[in-house]
Amino acid sequence: MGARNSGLRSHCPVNYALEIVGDRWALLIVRDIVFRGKRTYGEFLSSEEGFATNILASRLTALVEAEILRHDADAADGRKGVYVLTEKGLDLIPLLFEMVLWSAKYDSRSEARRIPRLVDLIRKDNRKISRKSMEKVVRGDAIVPEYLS
Amino acid sequence: MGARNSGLRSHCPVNYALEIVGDRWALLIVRDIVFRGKRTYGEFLSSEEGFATNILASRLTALVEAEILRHDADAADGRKGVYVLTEKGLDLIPLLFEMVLWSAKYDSRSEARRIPRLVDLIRKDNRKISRKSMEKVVRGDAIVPEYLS
DNA sequence: ACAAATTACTTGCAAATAGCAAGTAACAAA
DNA sequence: TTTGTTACTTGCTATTTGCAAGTAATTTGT
Repeated sequence: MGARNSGLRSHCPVNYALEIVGDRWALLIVRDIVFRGKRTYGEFLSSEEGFATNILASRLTALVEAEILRHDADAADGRKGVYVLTEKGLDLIPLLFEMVLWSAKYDSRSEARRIPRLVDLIRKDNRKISRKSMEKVVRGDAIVPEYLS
Repeated sequence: MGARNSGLRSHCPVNYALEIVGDRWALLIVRDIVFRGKRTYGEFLSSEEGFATNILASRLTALVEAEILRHDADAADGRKGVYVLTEKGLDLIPLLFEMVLWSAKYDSRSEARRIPRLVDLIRKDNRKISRKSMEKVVRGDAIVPEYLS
């Protein structure tokens, strides 16, 4: 697969993941795409955690360099660019789902409680619901709304 | 469960996990305990990624405050303290395992290739092998050696 | 056609964090 | 009772974070 694999502290698999997505922001961008169907710089900026503009920009380019995102032009509007998950990015979905499970258990105010059916599906078979979710995301859909009922 | 749940940017489950373990070091400590059976400050210090002493100390106290670790005294040696995973910490194992899967796929030099049987077991049923691993870790054993054959 | 918005950034600077090197305090071993 | 070991802390510098402001390339409204 792809590009430069060096400058790493080690090739321990846990460390590899940490070096690429181990900070407070990177996976929030992936979450915004997966759970909420966001795709543009402006949409990410509006997230409730409050990205600073420079940090959002630097994380987006880092994720593109890491081949987790692709940056396409918007055909209809020359100002906008669209950030899309690559396969490597989509493959982070099972990881996000495990984070949801863990937080649902330990954060007493977790918003995971608003999507109990999804949480249950993850618990029963993360792999299966992840595959289904990847298909939705590829179509550009958000996965949360379906489970908010 | 437990303590203070505020000062968070949000109660999004992805964000909650990121605020607690979303940096380059915290999960390396958990990894050292789970995969390699480490438990003391000195053992963590010897990790190949190279903790700075102050950073290791600050992360250890943060993990204790987050109730992921417990810090017990060593009965046999008054200088040493032993860091042990709580239930909340043990419940990070499925997350670590998903990281292993992802890195195994995308890091061409991943050391995950040295434990293909474990990687396969995670792929087939993360929940099941996680439960089994938690039991081993509770006994104080490392989980990797068994799969190095 | 032209002025006003909108979008996606960049730049400058202060504050916080990371990380190296050098201590130090409490115990244990010889 | 000196010497070594363990688990830290402290001081200092370098990097990163994050706010506020600016800007360039469109697009929209009139």
